[in-house]
Amino acid sequence: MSHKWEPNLSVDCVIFGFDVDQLKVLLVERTLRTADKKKIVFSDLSLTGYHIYEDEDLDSAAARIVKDLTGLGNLVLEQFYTFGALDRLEHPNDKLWHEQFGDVFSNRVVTVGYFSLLPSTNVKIAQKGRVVKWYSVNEVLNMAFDHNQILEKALSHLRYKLQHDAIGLELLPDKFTLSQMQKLYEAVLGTSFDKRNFRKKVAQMNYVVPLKEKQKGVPHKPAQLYMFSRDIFIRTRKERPYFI
Amino acid sequence: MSHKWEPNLSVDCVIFGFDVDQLKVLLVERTLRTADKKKIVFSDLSLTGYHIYEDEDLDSAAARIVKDLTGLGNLVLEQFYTFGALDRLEHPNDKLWHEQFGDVFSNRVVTVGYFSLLPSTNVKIAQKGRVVKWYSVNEVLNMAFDHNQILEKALSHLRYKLQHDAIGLELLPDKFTLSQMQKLYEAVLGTSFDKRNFRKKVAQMNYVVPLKEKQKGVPHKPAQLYMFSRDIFIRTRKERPYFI
DNA sequence: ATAATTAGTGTAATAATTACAATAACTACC
DNA sequence: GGTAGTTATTGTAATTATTACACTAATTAT
Repeated sequence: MSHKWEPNLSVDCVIFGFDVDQLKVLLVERTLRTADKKKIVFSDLSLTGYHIYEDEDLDSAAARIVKDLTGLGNLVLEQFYTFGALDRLEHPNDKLWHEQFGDVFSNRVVTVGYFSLLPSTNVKIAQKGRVVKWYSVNEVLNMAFDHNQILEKALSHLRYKLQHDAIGLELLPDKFTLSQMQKLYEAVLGTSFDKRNFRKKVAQMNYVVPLKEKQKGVPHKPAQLYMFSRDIFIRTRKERPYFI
Repeated sequence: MSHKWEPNLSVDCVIFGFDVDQLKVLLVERTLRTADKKKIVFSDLSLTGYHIYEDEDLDSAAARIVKDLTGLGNLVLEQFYTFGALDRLEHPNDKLWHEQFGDVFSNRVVTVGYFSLLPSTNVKIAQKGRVVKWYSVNEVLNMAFDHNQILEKALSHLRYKLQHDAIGLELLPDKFTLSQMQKLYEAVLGTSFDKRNFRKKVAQMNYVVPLKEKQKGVPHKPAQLYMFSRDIFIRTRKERPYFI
């Protein structure tokens, strides 16, 4: 099946994962070689994006991109911002990159940013001939196009959602400990919390439910395991955040 | 000066105003007449939108649209969401409307939503042959295209910003009373607050500063006037909202 | 002078937040 | 089997924020 796509509209997905104590983002290597393929002109990293097809809406395009790459569906996937600066494809490397595709791209591409949360960084990445890897969000500089800017905006959106929705729990495995949860919150928000106070706060979240099960095979006191109940969360959340 | 515009990209602006105790939105009448202009085929309301030009970025397009309509620049103007459903222009009236323009429109138009806050509903509206009026946000049903959906999303974004930024104060006149401010919050959030508790909360906002001036010419006890200090707000706000 | 209208203020009870340190449960190693 | 190493778990007192609630003050219109 081949698709006709919109020349000046794309979707870029910022795919987040959480690994031990680091927030990660899934990136694709972009390597431009000379015509004879012998030498590398440059190599850098980019988000996972693609033009949208004429017969799909924005959410579907984002879901397709994530699915193609990770094989996973049914993930958190949320639009956060649209980027349309005139110079967003104007850096020298970006121009060289586009030249290899001839003239098929519009000189103006507006991209809609989505973020997606993966519950594990262990998923099999469907590579399709491109190198796709997890990077710590703190270590990526000089990405392709305006992708550093897009990542920054995705991060601030993620931080917001973490505090106002229960969205962070989508980044944890099905069964998790409160220490894992605390490390996630600390990694995303870039703070550290007092353990007791953190637990008091979590105790108020009735949708974080203790299981009758403990960690196994750890060389120290095993922790209580918890799960996230989407049901309870949806049923009990306040509709509007309060002002007073 | 004439501009070439992107065939499948537009910006729609949701322009909010506040009048006494009602949240208003600025809308344009859309009236389709028969070829001889004698009969009205249908008439409804739409947001203020336009295609973006090839040589302007998204923020500039939004600013241009608001400026053309109200003559005002330097307003709060913020992107909130992008709408790209496949059927967003597919209702019968919308098809009829587009037919009058021949085939110049793409059958797929993705629109970027912005909202803007006007400090007064008394601005002179530059009409350019179209009827533009303020409507209470509660009274608009059956708008053109997917504009009801866009308005809904703008509203929930506004509600969020009202509570996490000081953005609501952009809807008040330069000098305002605490009762006016309370009415604004009540109108936007759809709640009512206790007067004393509301004032206690406002007292914590050091960027809402009392003036050495009172209301004049009112047939009752004149209220203290306040102003919003953008300076103090920016200088003293916490960088990140807190989790704990 | 009086009525009408809106402005402005305090308090006590409850709930949330903060800062802070000792004990418990497990494994690894000797 | 005992000890060291490691992470998990729990409480309290002080401070601050939130809630519910009702009377007095200042002005204009009549």
